[in-house]
Amino acid sequence: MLSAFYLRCALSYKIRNKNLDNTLFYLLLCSHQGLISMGEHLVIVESPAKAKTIEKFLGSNYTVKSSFGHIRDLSKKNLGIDIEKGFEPDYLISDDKKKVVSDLKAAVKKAATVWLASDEDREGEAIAWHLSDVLKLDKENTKRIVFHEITKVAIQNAIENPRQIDMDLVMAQQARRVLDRLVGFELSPILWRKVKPKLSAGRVQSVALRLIVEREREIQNFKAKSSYKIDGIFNPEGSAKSVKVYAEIPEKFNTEKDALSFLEKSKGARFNVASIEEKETKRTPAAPFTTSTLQQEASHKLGFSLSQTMRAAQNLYEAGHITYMRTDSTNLSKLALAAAAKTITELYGKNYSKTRQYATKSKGAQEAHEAIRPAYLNITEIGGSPVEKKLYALIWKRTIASQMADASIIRTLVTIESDSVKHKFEATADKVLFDGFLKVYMETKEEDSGEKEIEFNLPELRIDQEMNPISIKAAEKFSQKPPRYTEASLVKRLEELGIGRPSTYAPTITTLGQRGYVIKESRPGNERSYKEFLLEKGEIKSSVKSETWGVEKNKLFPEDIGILVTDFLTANFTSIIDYNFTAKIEGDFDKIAAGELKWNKVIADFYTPFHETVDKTLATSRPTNAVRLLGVDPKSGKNVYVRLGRFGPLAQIGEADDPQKKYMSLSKGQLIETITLEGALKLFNLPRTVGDYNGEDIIAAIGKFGPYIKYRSSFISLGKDYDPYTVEVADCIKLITEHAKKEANKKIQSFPEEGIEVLRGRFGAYIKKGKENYKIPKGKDPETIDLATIKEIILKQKK
DNA sequence: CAGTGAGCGAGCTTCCGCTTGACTT
Repeated sequence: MLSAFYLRCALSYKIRNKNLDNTLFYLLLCSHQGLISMGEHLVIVESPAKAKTIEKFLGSNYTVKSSFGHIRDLSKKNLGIDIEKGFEPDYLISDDKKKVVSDLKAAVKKAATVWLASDEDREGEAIAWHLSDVLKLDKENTKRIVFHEITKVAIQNAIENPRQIDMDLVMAQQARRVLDRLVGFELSPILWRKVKPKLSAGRVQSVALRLIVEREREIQNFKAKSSYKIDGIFNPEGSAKSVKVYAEIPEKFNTEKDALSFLEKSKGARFNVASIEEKETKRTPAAPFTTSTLQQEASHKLGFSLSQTMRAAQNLYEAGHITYMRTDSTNLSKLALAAAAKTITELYGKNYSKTRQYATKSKGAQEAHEAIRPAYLNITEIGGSPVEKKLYALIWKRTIASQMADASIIRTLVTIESDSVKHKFEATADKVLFDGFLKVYMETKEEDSGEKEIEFNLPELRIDQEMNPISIKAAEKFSQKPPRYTEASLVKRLEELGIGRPSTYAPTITTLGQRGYVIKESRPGNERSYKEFLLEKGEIKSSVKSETWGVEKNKLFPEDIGILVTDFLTANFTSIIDYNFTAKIEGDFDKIAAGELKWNKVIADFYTPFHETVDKTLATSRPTNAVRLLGVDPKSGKNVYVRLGRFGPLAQIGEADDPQKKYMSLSKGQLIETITLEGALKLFNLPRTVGDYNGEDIIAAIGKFGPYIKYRSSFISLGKDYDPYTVEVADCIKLITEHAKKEANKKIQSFPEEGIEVLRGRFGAYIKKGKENYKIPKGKDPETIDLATIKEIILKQKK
């Protein structure tokens, strides 16, 4: 009866569908004939969203479950590794995975065959092995399958080509896991003892930190060089007066003297067109998104943080709008390529379509997934939050553009010269012959590259045509300091070094922040003056102008503790935080995967010298740079130090055993390494009595939340417009009256004898008694609510 | 909301990579 049902199902499948269900038909026939025992098929994948999709492709006798990533990890007690027994790992099922495992166990009981369909990479292979170990699967009824894309054809291919678990690959993962544990759990405790508790170090995070610290030092040591840039505006002879040609001299002039002498010689000089050159250039679209390029572009184009991008991408993935968001592959499935060609042809015409595959260039890529792309390329926009909509649009454009034709651009280069001067002016104009992919998407260039994307028009010009100079300007320019890392540019650098994985880029940078190693913030720039010389109507006028430079927006700045930890690790564990450490050890992991090396031999070769250094460091070293003597305080004659205290960096006047010694916290942005004596002494000018108002003192200081003034019992933030060191009484009084007005506005009702107030807050009206806040239930009017009701509400909400 | 910087010395902190919710305000 039952077998007849199976056969009927199989036949109807065969009729309805040609491809995948051949397999199902075969499988069902097998079960009908008793070749495999009667029962369900269980497929285990890593992600529940993936499970849901796959289930749709498979018949009803397939159950698809998810392992939610790894189900086991090394025990957290001690090392979780028995070093004596050849680094034997002690694996444990973590508490949050116990339910997953028991669910899977129950599903296994009901299944005749288990298909382990975790990702086709080192971690995926290990997940498959842990599953088979924990679920006690037997070889006969267990099959390892992989697919790179979630399509019927790919799944069909996978099912037709099952294999066994690749134990060499599993051992390569085990080596990776054990190495990271050894490094992390031996280095971190050294930091607890030598620097501060709860700090951390690891193969990935410590290198990421080092990049930020070294960049900061490059910036601090950078000396801006000044040079002169010369631009000219010309009017072609015979054209209307309004026609202007903007040209520049590509070479820089190193000194003011050189620039001025050029302008002098240009006085009354005759300029003419020396050459006109046209060159056709092609531009090719960028590859489809990987995790790292998505993070970079979402940051450049949309201003999203890493976590914002990843959260939105996760939502899009779970809603079925995009493919998997943690990938290092730029590969697109055949299905996607065809869909892209169709969509592009429909939207823009056939000549805009060009099917391409991109080779993944990043170091250490494992390519278990497709590139990040829309699940359905014909869907140009989706519903959802504004962030999700924007991110989807970005992914759609990037994917579509990657399958579009090259853009063809004609660049015209005109040189303008004079017998009187040596240097030639150049004017350029870009004309787009065929926009191709540019119709949809242009990749954002590295920051501050200065390349202008404006299309300049040049008037018709001919060789030897005279060009009358309207004005020639020499402006002082300064060389640019190296840029501080943004989250996105740090990810880019880590990926280039082959350090970290798509799933860890964002969390690693979060960790650096949590440890107090780095801070992401914006800082205002500084003013600087520059000289400008303008030759106009035969006269050179000089002027001094002012510009803002060094504005930093959402950049990663190292903190003192991060600098200290980096210096400590570089001094004692050079090889671990070497930029090439990961790349080198990955080579060994590859050999383990290829069966050429034994995993615990690789670990032993690393561990023996490493552990020796750990012991030596524990016994001898002191953290470097812990205290800096800045000089002598002229007022007291005592020494001024800066150092790390219990709560952060501080300045100290007087020796440690001086009972009169004084402390002040360093301000935001000040580093122990770079603070000056003046900067440190200035800190002690606060708190400062600005003056009095109605007979009471106004005090200015810097607190937990920045600069503020205190008047009576109110604290008023000074914000960006006032400096606590220099703010004057008049400004303070203005702030105090504004503050009082705001406070009065907030008050709806007041019962002073009870200490109760009804206030207007950010989220609407609320009740305040002492320091506690209470919600006003719906339906009660805050304007008229009476004391008895309020007391009731307070009593109720206290519980 | 608006500091702190001493000393008992218990018991804890920490890694990287896979994956999602479960929490509070």
